[in-house]
Amino acid sequence: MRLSSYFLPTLKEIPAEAQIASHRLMLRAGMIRQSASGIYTWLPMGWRVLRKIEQIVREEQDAAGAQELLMPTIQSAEIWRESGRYDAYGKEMLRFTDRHDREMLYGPTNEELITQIFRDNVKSYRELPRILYHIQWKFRDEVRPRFGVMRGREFLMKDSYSFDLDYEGAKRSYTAMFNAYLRTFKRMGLTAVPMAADSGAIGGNLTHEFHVLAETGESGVYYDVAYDELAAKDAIDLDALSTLYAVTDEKHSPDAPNCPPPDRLKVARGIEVGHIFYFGTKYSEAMGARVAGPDGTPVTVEMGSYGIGVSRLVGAIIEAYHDDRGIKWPEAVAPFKVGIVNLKTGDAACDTVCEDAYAKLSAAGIEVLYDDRDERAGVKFADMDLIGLPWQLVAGPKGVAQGLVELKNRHTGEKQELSVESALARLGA
RNA sequence: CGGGGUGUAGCUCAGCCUGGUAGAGCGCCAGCUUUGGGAGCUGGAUGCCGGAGGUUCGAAUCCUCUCGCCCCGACCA
Repeated sequence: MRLSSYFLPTLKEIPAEAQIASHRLMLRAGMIRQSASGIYTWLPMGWRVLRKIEQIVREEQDAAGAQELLMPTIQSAEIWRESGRYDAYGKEMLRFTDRHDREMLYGPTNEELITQIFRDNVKSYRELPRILYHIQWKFRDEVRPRFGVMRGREFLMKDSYSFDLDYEGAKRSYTAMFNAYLRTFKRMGLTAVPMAADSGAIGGNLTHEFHVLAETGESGVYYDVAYDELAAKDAIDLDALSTLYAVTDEKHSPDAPNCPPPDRLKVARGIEVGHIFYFGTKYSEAMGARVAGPDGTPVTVEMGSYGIGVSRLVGAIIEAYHDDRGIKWPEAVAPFKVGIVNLKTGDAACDTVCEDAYAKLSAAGIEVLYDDRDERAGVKFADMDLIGLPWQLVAGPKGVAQGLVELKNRHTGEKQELSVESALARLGA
C-alpha cells in the first residue's frame, strides 16, 4: 500500500476526549473515529488490526475443535422471555420495536439464540459434544462508556458455546477452551493470566477471567510468580496451572490456602480480555434443549460459554505495546509488517530503491506500507513511529549513494545500515 | 444512575467575568526557500461560537430550556 493514497488521517495533537494511551494512540494513528459515545468507526488501519486479531482467535478456536457460524446482531425478545432474561437483563440491553410492534433487541450476548439453534437441530447424544462459536458485533448500553474501544457500547466479541452430555464432557470442553485461550493470547504477544472467579482452584467453580498484564490495566491482579515460568513454556501444563493462585484485587485474600508468601506473590495490573464459564443446564433447562441419551431417555445438555473481547484486544495490545512516540505492534497483529520510508521522494535514486524494495516485498507476500508522500523526513519518521509497524526500511540520499538503507526495529529501536539486498533478506523477501 | 466539567475553524485552545458583531498555534491550499527526526517566509480558504427560546439598540459573552461529549463514583467482554 502506498501511503500517498492510503486513507490514514493521523493526528499530531492529542484529542481532548481520550484519556488513556491506547485510546489516544488509536485516534492519533488514524485507526478509529468515534461516531457516538462508545461507538466507533474502524478506519482502514484499525480495521486491518482488528481482522488480524479476529483471525488468530478464529484459528485457535478451529484448532480446538470449535465450529464457526454467524448469528444475527438483532434478536427477538421471544427467546429471551423463554430464558427469563428479558426482564432480568436491565437497561444494558438495547430494546426496540419493529414496524409490526414486535419487540426486538440488539444482542448483548447469544446464549438464547445458540440454545434455540441447538435444540431445534440436535436430537441425539451421538452428535455431542459440540462447540459452536461466532465473531459478531454486540451492543451493551453501558451507562458510562470509556477508554475508547476498551469499554465501548458496540464491540466485537468472539463467543463460543459448548454442548455436552454430562459434566465430565462439559469439563473437557471447558479445558479445551481454556487451553485455546492461553494459546490465542500468547500468539498476540500477550501474557494473559487466567483468574479464578473465586480464590479457589479450577476444580470447584468452572469460571475464569483472562487478564492481560499491562501497567495501565484497569484492575489490580495478584498471582503466583510460578505462573510466569509455566506460561513461558510452549506446552501448557494445565494441571499445574489450575492450582496456582491468581485473582483480581477484590477477590484477593492472603489467607487463601494456595496464596503464596509475599515474595512469591506478584502484584500487577490487568485488562480483562476473556471470560469463560460453565453454567450447566441454566439455558438448556429453561429452553428445553434435550437430546436422546444412550438409553433413549431425554437428557438436558450441559453448556458453557466462552467470550473473547476482540475489539477490546486492540486497545489491550496497545496498552501493553507502546512508548511515548507511538504504538509498537507485535508482528502477529501488525497492520503491516514493514514500512518503507523514502526520505526524499522525487530523488531518482531514492525512488528507484524504494520502488524496487516495495515491489519485492509485495511479491514475497509481505505486507508493506510505502511512505511515498512528498513530506519532510521528520514528518515521515514521526508518522511511522506513531503507527508502529514492526520494521522500518529507511532510504535516504546519503545511504542510497553508497548502496545502503537503514533497517529499524520499532520494538528495540535498533537501527542497522545494510545493503538493500540484505535488508530485504532480513525481512524475508 | 448520582456528582463534576465542557461544547468557539479539521485539531488543540484563547475570547465569556466586565455585551459592540470572531482569534491564535498547528493542519489545509498556492508560491518561494528548505530537505536524515513533526521547517521558514509570503499570500489564501475555512466558523449558523452545539441547538431553541428569552433579555437588550446590540449576545460567543447575560438568563432559561435542551442536546452532545468528557471525567469521578457505582456496574461490565
